[in-house]
Amino acid sequence: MTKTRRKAPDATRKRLIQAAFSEIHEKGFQPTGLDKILARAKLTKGAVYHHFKNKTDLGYAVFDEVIDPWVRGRWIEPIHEAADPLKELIARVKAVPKRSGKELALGCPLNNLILEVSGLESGFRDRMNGLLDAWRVQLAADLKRGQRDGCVRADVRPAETAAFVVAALEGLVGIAKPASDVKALKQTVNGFVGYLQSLRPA
Amino acid sequence: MTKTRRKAPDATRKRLIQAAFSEIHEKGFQPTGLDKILARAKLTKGAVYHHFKNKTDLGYAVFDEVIDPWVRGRWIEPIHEAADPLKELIARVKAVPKRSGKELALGCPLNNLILEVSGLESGFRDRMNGLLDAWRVQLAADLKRGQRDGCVRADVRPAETAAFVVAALEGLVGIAKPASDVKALKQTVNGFVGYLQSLRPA
DNA sequence: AAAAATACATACCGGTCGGTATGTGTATTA
DNA sequence: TAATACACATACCGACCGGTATGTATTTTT
Repeated sequence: MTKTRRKAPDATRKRLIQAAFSEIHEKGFQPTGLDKILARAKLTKGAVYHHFKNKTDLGYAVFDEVIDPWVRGRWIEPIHEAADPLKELIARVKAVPKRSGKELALGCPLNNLILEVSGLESGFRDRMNGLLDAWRVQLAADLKRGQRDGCVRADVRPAETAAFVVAALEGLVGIAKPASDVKALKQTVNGFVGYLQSLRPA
Repeated sequence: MTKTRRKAPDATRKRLIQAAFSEIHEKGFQPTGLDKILARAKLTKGAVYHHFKNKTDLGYAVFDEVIDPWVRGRWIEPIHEAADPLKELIARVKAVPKRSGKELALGCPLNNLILEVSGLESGFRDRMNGLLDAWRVQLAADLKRGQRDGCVRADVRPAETAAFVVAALEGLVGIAKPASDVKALKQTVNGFVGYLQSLRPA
């Protein structure tokens, strides 16, 4: 039987990635020490350097296997699967201020990473650009579909609008990070929703 | 004569702050070591700990004396002083993709700092919230003024719109950081400009 | 001019960092 | 079942970090 399991290498690898994600989400990639990740995962350095080349390689895995699906599952796929993409988008934007204070303070892991490590090397940059591009492309396609279905104004430019919406969304969750009171956040969301509703046909 | 100068404490202090700003702007607050700042300023640790309590205190000075005026001078005051605030805002948004690649990659120092250290302690958070609030208040007032002058639609809600614009702007410069090609950035800007122009009276 | 305060420079410390070398138990292969 | 490859744990390293203690030249005060 070649199917018997080893110690559990896959599970260990996922434990590492998940622990790294949590730490990175809280403190950022660079300030997060391997020791903190290992303490959370209850493993030692041997595990890290068996499964990954180095800390950066672990960071790549965190992006590919957690952050990327995280963003897609929250912001790309639900809008794509919705009959009315604009309605789904508005609903999700409205839901942002309802998050817990801790969740708001943590922010979007993609946005955090962009602002932190985009200046370092190309490994992260390429990944982030790829995800952002996929996001824009998908949203543009969904807006176009909305136009065909009559729930998005015909004179809306899908690509430009999609790109702007993505940027505004990252700006929104970024602004939310330091906001101690939700008032400013709610105002921002209202402004955002107002814009999105202006994309509706008259 | 009590006016004769000492070694030049004020100039030294400014050298420190300016060097710290440059390093922080490039690599962020936490990853920036005091040694790098001191090498750039051609000073030693004695200078830092004479003028500042610690690294965080130096960071506060960087925010108060460089970043805060930087944002106000670039995005708050020019719009406030313009006869047509919306026109000035649009012009400045359009100018973003014309920046140098290096400048784009560095991003907005305020936005960088928000995403990095808003989760740490209240010192930075309070400063950033204060600046963001001042920004929103001023822009809202300028939009209101635009409404009185007839260059902004009457049904625009100034406070909400201002808050959204601020967030979208931070999102824009954030998105620009990893962008290797300017195409996506230009699309984002076009979408942004389209939104701003929709605030014009019909 | 002597004394005191200021404005730094130099040397050093404990702690933490990413990374490596090596040891060892476990699972797979032969 | 013996040999081998795998999946970690342990111990350790040099580099760097923020911070401190102290020395000293320069101003300012008296």
